[in-house]
Amino acid sequence: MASPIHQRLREDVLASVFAPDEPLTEAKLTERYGASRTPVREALQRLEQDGLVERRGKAVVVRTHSAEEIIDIYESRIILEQAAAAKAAVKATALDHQLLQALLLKMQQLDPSDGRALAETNRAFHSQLWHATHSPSLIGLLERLDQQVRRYTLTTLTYPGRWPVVLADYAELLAAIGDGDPERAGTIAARHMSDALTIRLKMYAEDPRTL
Amino acid sequence: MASPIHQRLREDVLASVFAPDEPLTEAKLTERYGASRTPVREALQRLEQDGLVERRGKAVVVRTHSAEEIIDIYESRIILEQAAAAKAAVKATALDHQLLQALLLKMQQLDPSDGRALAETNRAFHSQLWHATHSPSLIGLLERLDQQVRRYTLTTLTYPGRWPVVLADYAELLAAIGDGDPERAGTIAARHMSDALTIRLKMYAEDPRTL
DNA sequence: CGGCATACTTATGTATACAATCGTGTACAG
DNA sequence: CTGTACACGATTGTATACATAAGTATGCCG
Repeated sequence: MASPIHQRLREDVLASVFAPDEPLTEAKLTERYGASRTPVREALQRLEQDGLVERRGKAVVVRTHSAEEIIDIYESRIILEQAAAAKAAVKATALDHQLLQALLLKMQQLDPSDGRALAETNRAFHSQLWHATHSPSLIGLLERLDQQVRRYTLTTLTYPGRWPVVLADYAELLAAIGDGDPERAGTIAARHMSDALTIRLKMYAEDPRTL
Repeated sequence: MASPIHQRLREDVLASVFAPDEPLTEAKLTERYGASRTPVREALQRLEQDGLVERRGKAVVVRTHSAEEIIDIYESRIILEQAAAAKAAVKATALDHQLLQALLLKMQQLDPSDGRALAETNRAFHSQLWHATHSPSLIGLLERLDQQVRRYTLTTLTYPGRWPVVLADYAELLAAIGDGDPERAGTIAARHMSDALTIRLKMYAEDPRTL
C-alpha cells in the first residue's frame, strides 16, 4: 500500500519542508525523490485524500488550517478520544494495559524541556490507547484526525505547568481503564483533551502565529 | 478532484456490480469504462483509501466486512451521530432547520414499502443533519463511516414497525434541535442509532445472509 | 502418485511520450 | 492608464510502452 515515496513526501509535508504557498509541482517532486511522475502523482493523490495537501486551482499546495478549522478538528477529537478511552476501559487486554503503563513510565522519566521527545512519546501513548479499544473504525478515525493537525507541531505539552498535569491525567486514566470503568475513563479523557484545547486557544491569544 | 471514472467505479462497487471475490483487474475496468489504465489506477487507489476495495495479494477486490466489523463501525457511528445531533442543536441555522423539516415531511409522505426511497431519503436526512453541525471534520468522519457500509443495502428501515418509530424519532430530534437543546438531541440520536443496531443484529440472527 | 522446482503467463509497477488545459504576460484598443 | 483579448508557456491529464514480480501450470524427480 504505502509506497516509499508516499511516505517520504508525507514526512516532508509534516516536517514543513514546503512553504504553505509553494506549488508542489510534479516535476519538482520527481527530481527530489528520483522517481517518475506516476508514483509522484499517486503520492500526491493520497496526501490530498488525507487532507495534507489540497488543489489550489491547478497546483497542489500544502494544506493550511485556519484557527476555526483547528478548533473544529479538536472538538471532534475530544468526542473520539472520550469514546476511545471509554471503550478501552472495556476492551483493553492485560497486554494493552502493560504497554500503556510502560509508556507512561517512559514519559515520567523524560526531560520536560525536550518538546520533541514529549510530543513523540505523547503521540505513542495516544496511539497505544486507541489500539487498546480494538476498534478498527475508531482507530482509523482518530488517526485521520490526528494526521490533519500533526503539522502544527506547537503542542500544548510545553506550556508552563502542563506536563505534570498531563502525566497525572494519564495515570488517572490508566487507573480507570484498569478498573474497567468506561465512564470515568471517558470523562478523564474528555477533560484532558478539552484542557488541551483551552491551552491552545490561550497560546493562540497570546501569539496568533503559534497556531 | 473526483474524476468521472472514479465516480462511476464507486457507484458500481456500491451497487454490488462486482462479486466479492472477483478481481478488479485494470484491464477489465479499462475496457468497461473506456479509459486508459492511468485514470483507472487512480480510481482504484481512491476507493482503496475509502475502504471500498482492498488488495488481496496482488489483485484488488471489493471489500467485504464481517459482522464484527459492521458492528464496530455502527458503534463508532452512534458516537458520532450523537455528537452531530448535539452540535446541530447548537449550530443549526433557521435554514438548516427548515430543510430538515422539509425532508421529514417528504419522508412522512413516502410509501413505507418502498425500501429504496426510504433508504435514499433517510440518507439525505442524515446528511442534512450532519451539515447542520457546520463542522467539516464531523461531516467528513461521518461520510467516511457511512460510505464503508453503504454497500450493505439491507437497511433496518423496512423492519416491521420500524418506519413509524424512525419518523417519530426524527420529529423529536428536530424539536430538540429547534429548542437548541444539545443534550436531548444527542440522547435521541444515540438511542435512534442504537435501536438501529439492535434491529440489525436481530435481522442478522434471523438470517445471517442479510448482513 | 505426490511434491517441488522451474518456466511461462498475466497483471501490476514505472517511465515517458503526447494531449489538453490553465494561468500568465503582453499587446492593443478604448 | 486600464481593461480585455489573444497567444504563449508551463503543468497537469491521459495513453502507452517497457520492466518487474506474482501467480500458475507443467514436468521431472523422489
